[in-house]
Amino acid sequence: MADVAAKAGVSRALVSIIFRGQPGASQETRERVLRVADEIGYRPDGAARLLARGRSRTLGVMFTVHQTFHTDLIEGIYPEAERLGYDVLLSGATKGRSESQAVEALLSHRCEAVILLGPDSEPAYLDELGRRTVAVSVSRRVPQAHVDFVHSAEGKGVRQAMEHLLELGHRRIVHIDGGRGPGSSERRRAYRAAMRRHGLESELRVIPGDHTEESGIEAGRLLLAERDQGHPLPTAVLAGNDRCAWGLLMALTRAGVDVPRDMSVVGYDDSHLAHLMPIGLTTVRQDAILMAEHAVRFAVERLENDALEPREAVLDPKLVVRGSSGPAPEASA
Amino acid sequence: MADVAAKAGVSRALVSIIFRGQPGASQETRERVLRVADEIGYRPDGAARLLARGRSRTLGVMFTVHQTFHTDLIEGIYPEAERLGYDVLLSGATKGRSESQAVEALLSHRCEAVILLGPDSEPAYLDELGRRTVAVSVSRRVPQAHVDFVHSAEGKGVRQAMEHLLELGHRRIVHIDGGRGPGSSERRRAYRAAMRRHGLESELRVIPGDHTEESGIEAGRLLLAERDQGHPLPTAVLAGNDRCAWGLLMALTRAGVDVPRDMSVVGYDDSHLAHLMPIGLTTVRQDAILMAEHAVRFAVERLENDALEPREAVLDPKLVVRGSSGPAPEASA
DNA sequence: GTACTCGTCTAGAGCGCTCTAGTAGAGCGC
DNA sequence: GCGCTCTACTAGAGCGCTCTAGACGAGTAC
Repeated sequence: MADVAAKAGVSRALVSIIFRGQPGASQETRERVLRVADEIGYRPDGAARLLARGRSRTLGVMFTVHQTFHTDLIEGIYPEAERLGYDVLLSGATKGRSESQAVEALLSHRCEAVILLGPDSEPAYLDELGRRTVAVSVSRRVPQAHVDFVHSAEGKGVRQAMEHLLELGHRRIVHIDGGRGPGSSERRRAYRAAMRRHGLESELRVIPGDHTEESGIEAGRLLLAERDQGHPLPTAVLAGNDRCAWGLLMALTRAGVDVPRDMSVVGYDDSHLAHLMPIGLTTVRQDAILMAEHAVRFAVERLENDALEPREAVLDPKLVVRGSSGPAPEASA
Repeated sequence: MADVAAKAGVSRALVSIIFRGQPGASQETRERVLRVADEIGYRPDGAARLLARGRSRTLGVMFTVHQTFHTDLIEGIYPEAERLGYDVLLSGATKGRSESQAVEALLSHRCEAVILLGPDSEPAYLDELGRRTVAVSVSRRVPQAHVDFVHSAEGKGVRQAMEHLLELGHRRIVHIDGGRGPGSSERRRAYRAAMRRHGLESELRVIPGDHTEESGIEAGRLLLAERDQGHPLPTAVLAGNDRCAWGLLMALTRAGVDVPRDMSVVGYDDSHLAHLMPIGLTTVRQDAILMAEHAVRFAVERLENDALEPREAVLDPKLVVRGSSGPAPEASA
């Protein structure tokens, strides 16, 4: 920078002004400085800039590498952050890399806030994190923690899905739950409530699972094994999320069970996966773009006004009916 | 830091030494300083450290958000980088965010090197990037550019796949190519060569595609439409990658075509997707972990010895036979 | 005793920027 | 000619660390 200033015959301060695109330099000087900088191959140093500025204007995003819905969310985070003048840094949690490691990496790179996509850490850790910095949790409710929270109204979503199945004449509706996955407990609760409300308490059944394809495959195997022992298949399954629904669909297709003729399957998320199934997946749409935008805005607003208390945004999910759901076999028989 | 030093009754320099875990402080003082720091809630500032140190020991990774093979690679990058004492920062390219934007973000956060997963930028840009900093390209060969290159021997992989299909009696083998996708031209060439070598020039056919599920679905539709007009289906398809194979499988299943009875499908990558198909996908395995490790090592080695010229690593791919390939219909008929 | 070394610790420069306060000079009204 | 404002620019402190050079005392060798 000093070299540029010297060669262009101006002060370092002016070079700084020009590189920040601030007013206070004549057009003429501006061009000259930029030209000289280009010749020398000068590019401003981020770390020094950060240090001097005191602010990084960078948001960190923690996500789980293989979670497809997260990549949908990330697609929404970038443009909104850019619009608000923030940079985005990603840090993935993987099998060998815990969420807290991923978060610490972001923090040590001076992210001013962290957006956590479906975090699975201890509430105590999240609370501490939320007090140390600005944190936003997407999908995962953390009751007592000092973090913003963006999610969709899981209950409403499940209710719509259940109404849909019930209208199609389904009674034996099983739920594969999402285990400790974000939103799972709410979905599970809503499923139970819906079954009870319709007097189907005796049919109520929750198969433990999680938010992966494997758990869908697993549940499929279980159901098929039961069928082979003479128990009837459920006529419909409400899966914990799209990936789980997908795994289930795979297992069923493999075994020659026709969806939706023999069984209806409903997912949750409407991730881009949902379009890519042999039959389109009927699923509850969470608007990833909208959720991402809310998360970014929460973070930025709280960054810009630290008196703000953490808030909660609840978005309305919407059932999307595609090919994987149809009339119940008994009803049509 | 000054506060910690004052409260612990030592100099700032000593606090620095202790926080870097360097020798030169007594056990006693060390404990006292750490305790005080903890009380105050002090954590070292990354930007300042970076600035003073001159090195960030951080690797940047540019990837494409929805590319599943990339997430497999990322899983391998983290542990290897950690082993070598480097941090990792991720930056995704999406529809609205170009590769160069993603890379610039990494650079401005002081990454010392960038690892590009299947980059699709202009060779000229990559070359310039490779001269400006240490760059490693994974999967995408960039002939003249000053970058390291890690890939698997596409030719060998395709050859294995073709031998496998030919042994099963297939003759009408179509290739859906990966368009401009990384490795595509090599795979296409190897497919053509294999067909010619076996005197199947007349059956040679390449359907243009890319590395997404959509292109597989698209190709499937095309083939099915042709069948409906009286043209026979190919007996086997070699897809550009797993995602494409998956899309094709979806389209076929939907239309009632039985894989592998009516048609065999072979993918490429052996991403974690491959296990999750109704029938396991026969595919060419690229060892993501190994590729990731090579990429990280290339970057680090060149960072630590800048006299090093860019190198190339070629890994051997390996055909994995699963359920999506079987004897050719004609052969069994 | 002197001359070493060794372990522990400190002073202070410097990393490459930003930002506040301020200067110099031009233009303008009266 | 005076004071005023406005534009274009500069000096220099400071961001929070690291790192070099060196101080200080205790131990060891002769």
